[in-house]
Amino acid sequence: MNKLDASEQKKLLEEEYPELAGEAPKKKEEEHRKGLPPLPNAVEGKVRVRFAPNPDFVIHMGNARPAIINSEYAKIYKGRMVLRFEDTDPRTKSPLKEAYDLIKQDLRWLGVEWHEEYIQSLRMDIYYKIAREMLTRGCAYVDTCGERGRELLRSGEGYCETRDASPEENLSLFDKMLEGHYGEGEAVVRVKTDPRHPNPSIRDWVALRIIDTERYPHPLVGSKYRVWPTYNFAVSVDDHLMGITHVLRGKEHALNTEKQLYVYKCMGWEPPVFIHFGRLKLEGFILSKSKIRELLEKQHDKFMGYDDPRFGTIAGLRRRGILAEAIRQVILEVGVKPGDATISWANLAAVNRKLLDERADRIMYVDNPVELRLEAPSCVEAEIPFHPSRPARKRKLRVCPGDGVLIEKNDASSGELRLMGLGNFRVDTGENLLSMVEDQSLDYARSKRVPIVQWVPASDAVPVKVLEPQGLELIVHNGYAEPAIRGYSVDSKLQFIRFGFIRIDEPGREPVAIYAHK
RNA sequence: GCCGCGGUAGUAUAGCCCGGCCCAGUAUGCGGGCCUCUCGAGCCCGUGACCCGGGUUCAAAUCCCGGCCGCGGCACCA
Repeated sequence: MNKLDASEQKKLLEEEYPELAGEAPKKKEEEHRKGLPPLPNAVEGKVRVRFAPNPDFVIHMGNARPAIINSEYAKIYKGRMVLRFEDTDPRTKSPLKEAYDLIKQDLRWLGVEWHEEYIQSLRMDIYYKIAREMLTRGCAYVDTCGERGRELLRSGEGYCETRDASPEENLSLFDKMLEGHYGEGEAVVRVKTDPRHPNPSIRDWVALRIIDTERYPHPLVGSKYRVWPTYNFAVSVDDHLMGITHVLRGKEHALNTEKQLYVYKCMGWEPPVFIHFGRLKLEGFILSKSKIRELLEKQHDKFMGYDDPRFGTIAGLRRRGILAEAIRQVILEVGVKPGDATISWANLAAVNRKLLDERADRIMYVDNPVELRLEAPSCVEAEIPFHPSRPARKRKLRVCPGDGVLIEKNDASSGELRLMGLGNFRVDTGENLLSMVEDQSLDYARSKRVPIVQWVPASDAVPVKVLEPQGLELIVHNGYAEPAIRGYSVDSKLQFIRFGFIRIDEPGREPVAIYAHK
């Protein structure tokens, strides 16, 4: 079978399997498969989902999963998507002022659309109000026992006495909290759960605590507030108030769901549908925010910033030349499974390559150059299209007798080769000469299986620095490209023929490119 | 340690709820061929998996039990 040529193969296929060879195969079925599974309890037009990042850093591939999945479901069900910044810890997870905008940029770039936007640190009065309501209803209390209250619950031996005090007393304790009578750790609002719950973290979990914002000012609201809601409290309140119908988040939140249900129960709210999916890794990339921050701090000169192409941040992948569409595609393929998934770089690159292939112009770049002198009776000219499927757009390259031509050192073994678009030549490595072969035709090269290689006229070769991420290292290539390279602006994606796809990181006289993949 | 959730080819995913149409589909990777002025793309062929052990059943990737492995959680972090 393999020995047959394409038309023979096709013919055979048509004879043997007529139903497979048809022009319109089962495309529809496959597209159906790529979609996300239906959401339980979802009504078209009524679905409300959310993406709720902590603005303490830019988002990465792991965060892209909930962002893309949620927005995709909003699209499927013609629902609404809420973007909510969860920035209620100015102390240990201090928000980064720039991150709010950077995250929005990344989301827009990813094609994530949202219809409403909230910032938790700007909604403090709402949390206070609900806290009061819960205190009034007697399903929360102000623990003023400090370390002792915490210890009592941890050991399961009891709880702070205020748990049994009246709502009125607790309400006034809460006022004292707000008024600044207590320091950090001296008073917290706890949600009454079960003081002997098998999981100690669920026992009367903390809904609001005091943070000394004189010492740890919040980047948005400074020292205006001292009493801050915890994640679980703020999330429950917001998910309800924002009318969220489906919560899709990582499985690290499974236990939080259990905690949050106590708020719903106390307030008589109907809880949304919760769906937890596994963690996402990107093979060979660091995703951890804290690790990236650490690297940026400790090895400042080694990395280019949060968007370094060696990082798995969205910005880093973008800078690497990965298209948003490719990221969407692999994430949608992973879907909402509870299990963890490791996206292989080969897979992401393959998807990206396919998308890039139709748009990226082909440019000749010689990575490891050796200069040969052209021996020819007269000048020769090549006309090469920028893209094989758009032959009309092309540039001319001309070399004359005595001119230097750069080719890959590896290609410069003695023998014949074809300089792409130019003609067939014989290499003399001793004299560093390129002499013309009598037959200049492409057919000659084909029939003799002469390698077809890229080349650059030495006289106007443009030095190009190509940075190739490899793990945490960056390999620097110093090669030369044809002059057409100067015509591309930042962010252009090109294919360097026989080298790989690259993205222009810095245009100019001596451009800098970043290697994406083969 | 305790609690929860998972385990389909190298990777990812379909099938598992409602057992048979699954000697397990798809994508990518890998090997080969055809085609193409690229080592890219396209087309074709091939390669390769139901964690292990029991049980239920005429029939199990699918249901039950046990084990092993992996991940997550056990904060006044989100």
